[in-house]
Amino acid sequence: MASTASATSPSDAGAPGNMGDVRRNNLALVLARVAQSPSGIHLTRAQLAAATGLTKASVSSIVLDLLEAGILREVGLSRQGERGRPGVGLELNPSRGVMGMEINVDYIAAGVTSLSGELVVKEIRERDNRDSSSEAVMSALALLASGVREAASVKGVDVLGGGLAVPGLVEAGSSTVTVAPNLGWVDTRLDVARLLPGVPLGVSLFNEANAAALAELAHGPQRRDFLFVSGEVGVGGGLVLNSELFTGPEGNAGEVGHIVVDPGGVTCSCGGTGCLETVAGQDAIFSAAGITVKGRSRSESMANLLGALAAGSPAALTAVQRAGTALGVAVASASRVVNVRAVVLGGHFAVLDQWLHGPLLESLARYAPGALSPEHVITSTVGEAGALLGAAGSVVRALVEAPHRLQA
Amino acid sequence: MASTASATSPSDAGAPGNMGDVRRNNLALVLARVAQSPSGIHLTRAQLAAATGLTKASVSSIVLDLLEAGILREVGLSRQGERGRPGVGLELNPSRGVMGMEINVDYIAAGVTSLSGELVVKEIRERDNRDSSSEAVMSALALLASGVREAASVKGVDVLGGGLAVPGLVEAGSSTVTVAPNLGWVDTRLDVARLLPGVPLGVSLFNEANAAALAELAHGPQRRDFLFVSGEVGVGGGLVLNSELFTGPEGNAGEVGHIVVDPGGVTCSCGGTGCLETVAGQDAIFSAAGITVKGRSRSESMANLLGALAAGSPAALTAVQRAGTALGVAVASASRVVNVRAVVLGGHFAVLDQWLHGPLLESLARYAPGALSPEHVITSTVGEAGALLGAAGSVVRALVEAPHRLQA
DNA sequence: CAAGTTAGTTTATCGCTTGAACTATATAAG
DNA sequence: CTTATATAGTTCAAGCGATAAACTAACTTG
Repeated sequence: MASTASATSPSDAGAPGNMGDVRRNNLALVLARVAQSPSGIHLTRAQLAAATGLTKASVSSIVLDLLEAGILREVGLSRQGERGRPGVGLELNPSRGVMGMEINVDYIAAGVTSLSGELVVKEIRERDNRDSSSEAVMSALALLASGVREAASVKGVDVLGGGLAVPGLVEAGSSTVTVAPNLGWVDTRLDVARLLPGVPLGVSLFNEANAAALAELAHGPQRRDFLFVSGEVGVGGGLVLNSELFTGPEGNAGEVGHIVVDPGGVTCSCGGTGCLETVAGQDAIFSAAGITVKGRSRSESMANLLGALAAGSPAALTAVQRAGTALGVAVASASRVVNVRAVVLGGHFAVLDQWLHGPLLESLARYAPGALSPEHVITSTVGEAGALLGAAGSVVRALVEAPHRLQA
Repeated sequence: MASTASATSPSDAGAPGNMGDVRRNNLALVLARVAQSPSGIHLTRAQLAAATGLTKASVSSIVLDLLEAGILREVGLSRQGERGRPGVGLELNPSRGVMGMEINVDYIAAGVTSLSGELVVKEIRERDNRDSSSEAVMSALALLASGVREAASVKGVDVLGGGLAVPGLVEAGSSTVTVAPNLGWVDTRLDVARLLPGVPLGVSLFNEANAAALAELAHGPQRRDFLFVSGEVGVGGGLVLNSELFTGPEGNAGEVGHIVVDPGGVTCSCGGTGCLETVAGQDAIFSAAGITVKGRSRSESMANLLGALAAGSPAALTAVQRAGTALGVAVASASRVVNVRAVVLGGHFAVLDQWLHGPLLESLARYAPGALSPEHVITSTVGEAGALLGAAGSVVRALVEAPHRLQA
């Protein structure tokens, strides 16, 4: 139910620790190996035994449980032309999946991925959510989710659980949005369970930037540690450490948008002064570039900005350059605090990369030389609706780490 | 051997997971309860069973192991005057201890604490370590440690292991000091094992500020999450999250000293620009206050500064005020990145607190309003040589979390 | 001194991993 | 076609650790 916690913890801390824990641990160990093997390559029981260090007997017993729970599936023989009895390949059951959902300022979206991560169905519905109550938005999303679930079912994929990403601070345990400035929500409890009635794994709630970071972790190049910086209306962030989302003691670590980059700067929507967001947020860039936002959609304004940049508008170029420099300061500071190895740029930072990249690297070299090499500053590969993929992937991951939740 | 890792992990990740793990887990669970009970109050087997959720039979068996390993000791009856058979109190064996050691710019120190944390012996030897090779310093420390170990032995305390704190970046696994600017060490491998020949738990290496943070965790007011900011020649930091030292993927998270607080500022010793250390480090404060450092010891210069402040010197007051403001900016940024609940000031920041506190709070309110309430900005209670206590405490903690390391 | 109450130990049972023996299924050689 | 060899997967006795219930120990109350 709850979204991912701060640290790795196979058996919950302070728990009595009977020998059922050993089973759960090994169940997860075996399943993790299957899940992390590249699709198309199907490990056998014997290979799993060798890889995990468990005996063949234990692996057989564990695999049996996972097959009965419907998490794994046997697929044809693994090998032929060689001596000896061929093994039976194993894979994540492709007829089971999870749903990723997203509520954003101007759209809602839902999609289903199989346990192995392939997108089966996806639907985005444009909708201005600024003027709606959370109930109205949730109703619209429930309808959309129901349709997508039906479509997945037609394709033979059963939905086990879901994840919802929203652009705001989130209290994972209680499914509450503490504050979502761009939606106008404050301390809003969302009845996430109604989005997917009856699913065994429930529905978890995620911060949008965190979910996007998780998508980058799952679908991007192999990195175990990075800071994901997402440029949307605000500037969000997700911190991935040791392949885990790091949310901090109160659940909202990685909020890069409010690092101080200019002590003499202007006041931010958060009440602070000189925050990154006041220089590198969308509104800040548009306004500095002299682009009118009023009465236009965000994508129109962004198209305008890109046009101005291509045309060589000095105001636009300066605005983006300033954003890049500020981003460099923020990343420099953040890298000192958490000592992270790489930075991934998403949202409008990815779109503006060709203008942003240079100033960002220069700034980084100036404020934290040696802390981060240039090749570790990259743009996100997961495109729009990455938050959706990340939320879904995170639910899968939680299942892989605790498969016993799905046992009879 | 290695110093504390990033996250909680009772059984190592990816481990096969036999049922010996259950034993190790429960061994640690029981021991942790004994260790965290206030001294003077001795829990019985029955109370431990109730507290941990284990059965009395299991607790008895576990306690037997811990007694045989010499980690616990039975102490007189727990209670009298009440009905029923009185239980037997249990406590950490007071005749077992660990040694904390410290190498700093102008002294070396060693001390032994019992497992329950009481300081048994402590010796500080003044020594200018700037002009010595690491071998020479280590030899001097080995001598000091040997004497202190002997003194502890005379008092009936046997040393099981040790921890060494140094003012520099540290690579825990390989006992290597990556860089210690104020000692002039670069990529220096220390033969820490020779400091305490033959001890079963070995000797671990720590960063000084990290060790001081751990001391604050163990001996300060009860807090699970805080950022410790240590003002020494440089400005160091230690990040404690969920009662664990958080060192980050490369082992040097929490380096608050190099957060950017003034993008237009001066160049730092780290090569960056406008780092906190360039405004709030000792040298920066002395120089801004117009206090000469050349040819004087650091404590003399600090005494001078305190005199100037008491006398109302405008230069001194302004210098400290500027440091406080910069500290506020850094803490504001750091609190966004890791979302920490409290800040503890140590080193010269604790000494200068009465002049520093106001400007720091003002600055914090300006740059990150609401992120940290004023009562959560406190000064460290552990005085000088806190790093020593922290290093020792951390070794004890590692033992409590994995007592099986001491079993036959 | 018997009854009541709490502490700690003993004993049978259960669950899970292990290692060895065993069965199953393929290729290679004669 | 039969036999040897190699590898995959299952079966089974053994061991270990937790559990629950029965039992012994030690103290207070009446």
